[in-house]
Amino acid sequence: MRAAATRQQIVAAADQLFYERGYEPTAFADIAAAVGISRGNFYYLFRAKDEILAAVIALRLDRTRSMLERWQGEVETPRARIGCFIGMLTANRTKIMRHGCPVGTLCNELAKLDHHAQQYAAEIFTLFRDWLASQFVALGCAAEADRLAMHVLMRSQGVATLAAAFHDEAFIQQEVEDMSAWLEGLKPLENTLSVA
Amino acid sequence: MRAAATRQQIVAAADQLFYERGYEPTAFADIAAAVGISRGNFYYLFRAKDEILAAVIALRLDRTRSMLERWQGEVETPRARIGCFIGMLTANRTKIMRHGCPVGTLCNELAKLDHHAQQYAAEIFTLFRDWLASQFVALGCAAEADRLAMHVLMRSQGVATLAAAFHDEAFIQQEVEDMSAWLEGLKPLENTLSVA
DNA sequence: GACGATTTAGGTCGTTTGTCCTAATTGAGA
DNA sequence: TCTCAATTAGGACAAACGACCTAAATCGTC
Repeated sequence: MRAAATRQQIVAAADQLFYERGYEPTAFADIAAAVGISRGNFYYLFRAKDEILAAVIALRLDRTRSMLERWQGEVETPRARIGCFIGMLTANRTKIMRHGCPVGTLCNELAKLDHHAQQYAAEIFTLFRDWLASQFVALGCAAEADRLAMHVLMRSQGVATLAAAFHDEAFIQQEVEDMSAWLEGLKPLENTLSVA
Repeated sequence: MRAAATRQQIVAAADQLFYERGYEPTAFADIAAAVGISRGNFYYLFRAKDEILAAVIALRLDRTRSMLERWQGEVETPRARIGCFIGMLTANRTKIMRHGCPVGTLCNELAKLDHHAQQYAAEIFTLFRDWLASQFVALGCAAEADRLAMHVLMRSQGVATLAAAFHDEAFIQQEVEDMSAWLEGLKPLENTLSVA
């Protein structure tokens, strides 16, 4: 039973280090030092580095799922819920300017490493994608829901990448406002194309 | 004099490997094997890995500069020139789906490594940014030129990141069309705000 | 309190990393 | 042809990596 707690500590520390330094550059020694345990202890809980990565992705999937569920329950309108997603850029701006988006940067790194967990990591994107699409459906944009979801996802990724490259907080705020205005001005296709 | 040619070969091979695998995961042995020379030869031409990275960034800066100059000379309207930039997403879609954007992914990696060359790599972005801004100035959007330039840059980065995560070619095409439509519909502020 | 299973610490293995050194090879000028 | 500087090859080096192993410590259970 103690092992479960240690395991959680390791995964939490790895989650943070993978975000701040990247997966490959993070060594077992770094994680062990962060948790305060011996290196050898790892191989009782994880057989290889891959497994820690898988556990970190699983943790992020869980965390994302519960966040989306919370928004779904606490926020009234679908438009405001999409606003919550956009608001993450503002809320996490300090970390984003330093290390980019946790999901995007991990997917990029794993793609370059030809790592088999790449598709697993992309499932975090899929979580956001499907959730955003369901919000657009609720907004009355069923026909374009997935396209709009990918568009919102795309914008947030672009903002995160450039914010990290230029360390520009004003740019984040500018683009968040631009995105919010775009969202407010969005009209359901059913209304504009009611003839068809 | 022979050394200059070898140096160019090394930088060219490193440029490709840094893009495909990333900077850190690429070892000297990988570059040496790609060029077909001995590892020890490196330290006659480069004192450290940092210097190869700096040479690669310098190469990319040069290549970008001449590409922008060519567009400036060969393409007539500023709107069409911005279209050339957007067209890169289509032209390089195969590589982008596998390894993302060369500039964005390098900046992200160097940011995580706290590498001092991070700002140097970001200069490639600045090159595009300033060039795009000058096109928007020529379009009559002087007041918003830099904001619009960053917006275009942001979109291309977002498209590249998601295209790599989902390996989705149709998505690239979709967003390129969306961006092109946005560009065509763009009206100079001087006209719309002529009262002020 | 003693036992058996679970959990942890610490050290070791082979490999690979970036870095450096030295000797051999090459090629241009006298 | 001979000489000397420029260039290259190949190995040596310590450090760090992921991976693994064994013995000690810890805990619940009888």
